[in-house]
Amino acid sequence: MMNNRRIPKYIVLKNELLSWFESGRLQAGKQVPSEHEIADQFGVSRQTVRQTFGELEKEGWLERIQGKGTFARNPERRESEQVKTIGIITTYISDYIFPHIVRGAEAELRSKGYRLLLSSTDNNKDKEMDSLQLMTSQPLSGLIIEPTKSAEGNPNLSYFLSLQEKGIPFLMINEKYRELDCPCLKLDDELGGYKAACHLIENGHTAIAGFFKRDDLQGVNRLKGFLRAHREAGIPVSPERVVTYTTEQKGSFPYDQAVQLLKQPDEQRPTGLVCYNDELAVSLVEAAGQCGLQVPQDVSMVGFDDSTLAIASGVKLTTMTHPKTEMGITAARQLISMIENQTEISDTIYEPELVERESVKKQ
Amino acid sequence: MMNNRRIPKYIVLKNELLSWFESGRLQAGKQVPSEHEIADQFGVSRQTVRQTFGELEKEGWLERIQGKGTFARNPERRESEQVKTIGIITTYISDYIFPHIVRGAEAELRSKGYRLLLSSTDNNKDKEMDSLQLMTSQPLSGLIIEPTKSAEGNPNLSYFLSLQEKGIPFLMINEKYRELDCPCLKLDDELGGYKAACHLIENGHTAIAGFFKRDDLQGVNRLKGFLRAHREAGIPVSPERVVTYTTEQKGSFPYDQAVQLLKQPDEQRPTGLVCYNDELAVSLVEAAGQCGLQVPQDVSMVGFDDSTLAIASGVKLTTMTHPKTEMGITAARQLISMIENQTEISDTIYEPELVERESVKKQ
DNA sequence: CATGCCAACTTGTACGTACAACTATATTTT
DNA sequence: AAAATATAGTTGTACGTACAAGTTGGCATG
Repeated sequence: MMNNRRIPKYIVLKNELLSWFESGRLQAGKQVPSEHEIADQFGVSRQTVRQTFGELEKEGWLERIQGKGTFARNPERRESEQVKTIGIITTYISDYIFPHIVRGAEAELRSKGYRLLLSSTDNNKDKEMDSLQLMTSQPLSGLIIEPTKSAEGNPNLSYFLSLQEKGIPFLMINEKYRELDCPCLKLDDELGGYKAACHLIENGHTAIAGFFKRDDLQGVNRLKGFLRAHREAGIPVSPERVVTYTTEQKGSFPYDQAVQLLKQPDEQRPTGLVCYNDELAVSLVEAAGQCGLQVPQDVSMVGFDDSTLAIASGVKLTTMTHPKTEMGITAARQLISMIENQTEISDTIYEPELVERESVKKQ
Repeated sequence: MMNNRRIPKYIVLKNELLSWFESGRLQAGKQVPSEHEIADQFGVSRQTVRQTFGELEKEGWLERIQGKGTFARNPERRESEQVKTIGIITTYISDYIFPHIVRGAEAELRSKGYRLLLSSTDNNKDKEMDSLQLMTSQPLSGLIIEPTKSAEGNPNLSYFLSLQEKGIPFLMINEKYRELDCPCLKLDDELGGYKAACHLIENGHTAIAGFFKRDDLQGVNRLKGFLRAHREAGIPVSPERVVTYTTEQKGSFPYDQAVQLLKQPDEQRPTGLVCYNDELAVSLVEAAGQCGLQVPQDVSMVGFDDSTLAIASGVKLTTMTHPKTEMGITAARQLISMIENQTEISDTIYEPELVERESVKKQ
């Protein structure tokens, strides 16, 4: 009774009608009882009902047609259909293969009428949080994410969970945070590392060094494959020939380590190098040069990702393929399908292939 | 009279009040006459005034405070502050220096709380139109555009004019459409072409070929500088040594032309090449190799843009600098200033510098 | 002088009436 | 059978009254 005095009748009525929507009693398209009926039913005047209906109409719950009646609508549907903006968060924008991934996604999204929001994390977890906040500060249809330092856990988990709550579909590329259950497009990195090492072994190399990044799972998995190839071939791997490094170290640490390894006497130095990616491979070709060694005559090299660097550099690199543009296109296509058809997408695993060029000495 | 019957009084009243805003009679913060006063003044009931006020309040023009009165507001201000999304349209995304420009802009925009919309035109005027349409289909704070085929006129002029009408500030990078009056950040391409040619002339070359794109103004201006250097040095330029090409031809035409020029006998073939950009320079190093010529021993080369290709390739290219990342950062900063402070920005001209590496034979 | 109270004002809620405008259906007319 | 008309229902506009709730300033009281 006190309550009825305090809360205006038209608000009470509004809440009642909103609960009808929630319970499913009112569904989009169905006719709502007329103003007179509602008024009689709730013991209020028609004007009060009109006030309630007016607000609900403004908010998109109802549609009133003069002479015909009042009809229920679903306001949420319209919003999500209007947005058509998709975000992509990658570690880097300008470097290496990422422009190609972005390009593939952009072309696909544009052709389907979606706008592309781009943001990078510079492989920094704090910036990843900033990017997520910015992206979701306004309505968003979906999100493509390349995890930042995927091997080091996920401090921004709560943000990803809130994406799921908000019903914003997202998928991951290159790697996936183990804690999250979402579709992922990735390379079979373990197989890639395996194939790269095998290629050197098949060409007679037994002293092979591997250089891998350890703060993302791609590096960890490539190393895993590298080790499996040795195990299966019965070749022991000496620990000093496995160099792992972090993003922060990539500028000089692996280069210095390579110089250390390569300036040893011939019988001790490695004759083949498996490099985490082409970027590193190009830098290690330099390192070999500094030690007076020629590629591939003195040292063989296998890169990763088949980037433009692989063919632009003086020594054309033998490398493992990466789908790049293709991956961007497929990621965009799958995300659109998740948005528009609410379909479940399963993981896509690409198989890396060896591209033979000039950086491995043929036996 | 007829009119008063047709148009509802509350609509008439609403339009009247909106005109008060337009004329400045109502300004943000000022109190509006009370409902009773308005009712008396216009000869309508208080309920009718309430209906009008209710709609104006929903639309953000009025603020009603119980017991105090009704006050005017400015709804437009709020909208523009909310958007904070900036678009970038470039010709390419994945290639060459563009990722660096985008990266600079992205970093700057993210740090200022703006979201970045990215779209590319693939150097195609139709796609430029698509991109403009998509970008402006939802509220936008500003736009950074790299013109597509700037030397070939501007069929999408009407879109750019509508940007000005909507009050969306925009600026251009690399080049500007002659028909449009907007801030532009660009390289002094004429000076760049001049400096590149001068460098070869200073090193004793007199038979210099130039390869330039002709469908964008950057290429046209670089050629202009190339010619001025020859004129000032009193060296005639034979027409067959100036090769111009379009985007569509860039795959093989300049390469084939270079081979034609370089396989001539020594006294006829050019000893120095000025290339439109590093991408082309790398490809022409190949062409020289195919003719059995070494760079720089037999042929000298100057590239343009100081891209990653310049140092990644076997022959480290002597090239002209391009601000790239810096240009992206500055473009973003200027655009934000145009949006937030309505300041006028004048053109920014960067002066290209020569970077000496290994592709020009020292005399 | 400070405090509290009241009056006069504002907007908010709620009821009522009347008629206009529109839609759909049933009925009558052609 | 088709067309025009009437009718009953819907929402839209417009007026009116009454009181509630909140704000402000002036007045009386301590």
